[in-house]
Amino acid sequence: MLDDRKLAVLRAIVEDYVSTNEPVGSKALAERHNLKVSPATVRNDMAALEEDGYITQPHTSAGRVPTDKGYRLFVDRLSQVKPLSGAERRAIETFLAGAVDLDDVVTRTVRLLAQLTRQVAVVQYPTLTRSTVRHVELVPLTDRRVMLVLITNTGRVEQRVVELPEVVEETRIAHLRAVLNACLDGCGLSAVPDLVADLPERLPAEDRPAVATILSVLLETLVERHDEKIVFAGAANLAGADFTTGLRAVLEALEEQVVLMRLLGETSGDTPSALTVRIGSENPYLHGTSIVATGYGSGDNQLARLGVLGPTRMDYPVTMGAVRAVARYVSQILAAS
Amino acid sequence: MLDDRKLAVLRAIVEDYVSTNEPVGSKALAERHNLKVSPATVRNDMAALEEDGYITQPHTSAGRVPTDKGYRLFVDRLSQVKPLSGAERRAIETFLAGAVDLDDVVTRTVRLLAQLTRQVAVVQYPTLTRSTVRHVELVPLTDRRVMLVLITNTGRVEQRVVELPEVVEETRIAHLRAVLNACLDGCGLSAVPDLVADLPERLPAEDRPAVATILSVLLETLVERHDEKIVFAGAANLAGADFTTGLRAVLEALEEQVVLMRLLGETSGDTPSALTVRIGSENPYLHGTSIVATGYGSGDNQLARLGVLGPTRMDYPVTMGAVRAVARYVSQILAAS
DNA sequence: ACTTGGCACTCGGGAACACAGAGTGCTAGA
DNA sequence: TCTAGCACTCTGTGTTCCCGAGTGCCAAGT
Repeated sequence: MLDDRKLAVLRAIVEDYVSTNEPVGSKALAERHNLKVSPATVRNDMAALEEDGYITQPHTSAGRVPTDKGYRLFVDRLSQVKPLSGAERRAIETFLAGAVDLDDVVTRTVRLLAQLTRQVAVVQYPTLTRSTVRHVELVPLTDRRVMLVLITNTGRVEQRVVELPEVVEETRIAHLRAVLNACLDGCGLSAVPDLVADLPERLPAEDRPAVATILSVLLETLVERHDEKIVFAGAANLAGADFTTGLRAVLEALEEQVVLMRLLGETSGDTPSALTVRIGSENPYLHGTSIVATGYGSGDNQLARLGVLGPTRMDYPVTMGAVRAVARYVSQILAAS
Repeated sequence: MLDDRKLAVLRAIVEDYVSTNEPVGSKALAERHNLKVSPATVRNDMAALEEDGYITQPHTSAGRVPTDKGYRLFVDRLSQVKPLSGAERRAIETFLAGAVDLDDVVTRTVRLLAQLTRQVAVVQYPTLTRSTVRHVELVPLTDRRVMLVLITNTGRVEQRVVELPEVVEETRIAHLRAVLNACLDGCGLSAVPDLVADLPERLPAEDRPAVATILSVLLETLVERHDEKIVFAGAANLAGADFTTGLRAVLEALEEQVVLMRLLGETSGDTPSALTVRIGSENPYLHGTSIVATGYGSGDNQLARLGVLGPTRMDYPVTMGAVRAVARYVSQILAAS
């Protein structure tokens, strides 16, 4: 059905269309790529490709444009991820190395990726679920207020102000802190609820109301935020592009954490570290856009996902190369800190 | 020169143009607002207003459009800040009250403001400079690494990982923590450098390298970030609007912290809590856009600024009302926590 | 002195139209 | 199975034309 030449024609169509943004005709195609056949032959192949739904023409008597199915075939079988240049690699390395804390790492990463791909970059904050507790701190603010600070091994810090039901002395707070740390230090976050379940019973009865309050806030912190935070950058790169779904819809999706989450995360099935590509209508929430994403994190401990969002007509090999490279470097940085 | 009727005409032109986005002609104007005079009279007034540079016509024989100077006069003398409806006030209150920490307050604020004004909202994080130290925490991570956590009275938390030049025992770290807190608790951040200057000399000589390292990181944290962080929301609201300067330029400015800072801050001269409005070309960095901003923070302790960015053709009374109201509510929330 | 009605003028924007160019499908021949 | 040729069909562009909204000015009215 699809012999080698037809595939070559499809590849050529995708490449030309991506670079020129104009429907590509048989004549130009036969010339620019040295296919060694005449335009007429190319036309026959194109007719076959169109028959199978890989390409389509916007109007009668215009050139051909790849369909989502066409891009899919191109990504799966016709293209190779393009590695970055040495200069780019060095630029990434030095740029990321300057980060001072987790916030900074994420901010730098998302900007870097946006700049590298000239598209919208999206980065999810490292998930708490798989990380471990490094330290729990209780800081007395007033006699009825305590600040709870949770520090994880990924360098993430969560803080909450807790209103206590009654006045508690500082020494008791210090004791509670010691108990909490003894109990939780180094534990995975997902194990925390079990570990603290019987804690109130092991403490003096008079402290129990306060302890219960603090623990409930702690648990809330764990479940509520665990992977909701997502940032993006490079919205300016949308200015030129034309989305079938409308620029407004894209911008709204970007500011809607929930939608963004779904877009990034939905495909993180078996092998989170693999590149996943969603093309156009394969994308359930934002038709007319494509997403290239991957997990990141040290080794088998995948922390979160990052990726790029752009028009269906994007340079997939280059974009995939950039996403993969950035994910690797960020993973290194995080593992080192 | 400008009698009352001419001013009324100018006001009518601004209001009509803002609501219809089309150049407004003498006839429609005389009808819609009951000016009790004929279109011909209005035309004469318009000619005078144009002579003085308050309005202009895009082409010969089109209606008139306000100039930046016209908007300026409108804002200064012809309009009144429009207070929010009761329902809107309640919505703000409940929405902001649900915030769990400073991050959350800022995020909610910026979204709220964007939604309320249907434009781009910009919020600067509370400045560290004027706030005071509530607690300094040193958490040992490994035997050569310490996490430094700085908590301010505004609920802001800064954390840094410090690499120590040599192994330091935990007890010494605990001691240093106690000394630091005794020294800094409750002090204004700007006073910190002076207060810690002689600290190394008051400690055992063997600890000095470590102490010096920690202090340098602490000072770095203070100066580096003190008012650089700014967030925005509502970029989707730009989709419909047409900027003379180009959508791309606006989006780029929004992602460039430095530019954004300048836009918000430049006008915070004498009375930071007053509303400042920059119209079109008055705006040095982003022509063709207007900015409505104000300071926020409890009472005379102004912490930072927030505002709205939109096309020059915006509804100033409503926007100013929203910005002022939100700033007040945020100030309340921050003062209470 | 200001206001009003009338009138000629000027443009911008939309509709109608023609036309060139690119691209196609099809058929016949190598 | 590929190639060449040919007639056909579009879109996009440039031109022309016309309508209408809006103006500026002038002369008459209050």
